[in-house]
Amino acid sequence: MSDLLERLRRRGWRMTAQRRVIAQILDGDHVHLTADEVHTRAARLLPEISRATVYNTLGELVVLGEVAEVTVDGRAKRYDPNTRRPHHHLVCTRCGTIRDVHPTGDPLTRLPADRRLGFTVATADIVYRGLCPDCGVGSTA
Amino acid sequence: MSDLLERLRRRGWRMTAQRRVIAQILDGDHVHLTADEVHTRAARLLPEISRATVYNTLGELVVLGEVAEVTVDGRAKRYDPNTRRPHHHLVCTRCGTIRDVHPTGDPLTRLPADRRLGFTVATADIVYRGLCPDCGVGSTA
DNA sequence: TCTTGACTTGGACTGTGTCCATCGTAGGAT
DNA sequence: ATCCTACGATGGACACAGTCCAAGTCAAGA
Ligand SMILES: [Mn+2]
Ligand SMILES: [Mn+2]
Ligand SMILES: [Zn+2]
Ligand SMILES: [Zn+2]
Repeated sequence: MSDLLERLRRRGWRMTAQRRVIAQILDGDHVHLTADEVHTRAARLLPEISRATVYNTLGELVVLGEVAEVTVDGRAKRYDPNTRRPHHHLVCTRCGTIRDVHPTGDPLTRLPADRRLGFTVATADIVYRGLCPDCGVGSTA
Repeated sequence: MSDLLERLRRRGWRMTAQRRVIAQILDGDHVHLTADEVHTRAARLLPEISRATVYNTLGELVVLGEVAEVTVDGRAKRYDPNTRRPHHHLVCTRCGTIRDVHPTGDPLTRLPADRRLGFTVATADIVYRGLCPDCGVGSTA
């Protein structure tokens, strides 16, 4: 069972069937589902769960820092349960696969103070785009 | 007059009043307007211009490589006429200001081959988030 | 000036996300 | 075990961003 549920219980969350199902779906690495994808999967386990509940729960998990919102295109936001260590993303421009990636060093050192235009920079979101192994050179699929 | 229009004419584009005003609006540095913002400004010069034409024209400019789409949040895409040199973006988390920024070196060197999970990486989109000079420490506004 | 196909237009339509009044229930109190 | 009630769930209306289409308009070459 996911320790996400354990952390949530400790935070005083009321445990409902809906929240259990959503937490169960948001478990594992390289998970970057849209709200509708979460809803579809949740509905297989709990047919009458509503879209509003999925949006509410995801929003609360984001506020608690238990999941991160990831925007890799102008489409639907994706929800990422891997918040233990911050990371960046590799996106396949052909099939859309998204994978977690850990660049070397602190991404902020790339941006020296004299190029920051007076900003106080806190974070860097990086999306690397290219072709995944399945879609890369030589693929005829 | 913008040299964007000159490049477009050379590419055989039919010059219409709508395209002229859109090209005129998409001129300068640190310009990152949404489609609706472009439409609002265009309508001040050409009251009957339609939203569909703004979307059509922006889409064509993107295909031609004359403007870049920038996604800094889950909201509307932004259109960036600064495609001469690739660059990244500083976003103020308080007021939303977006500015162009040029980190040192090639952003892809941060991601060594053994961390690329077999991807063939082509580009890196980077969004630095923080507070702009107006919103930074000590601002009471 | 005429012709024609590329461009523009308004509106219908889709996808994504928010809001709200009402209903249901988890979990503490008894 | 049962009751209470505040918190959570629900469905539907709504808002925003973007796409699509049939019909009308016009830029530019003949
Ligand atoms: Mn991730
Ligand atoms: Mn820019
Ligand atoms: Zn792929
Ligand atoms: Zn600011």
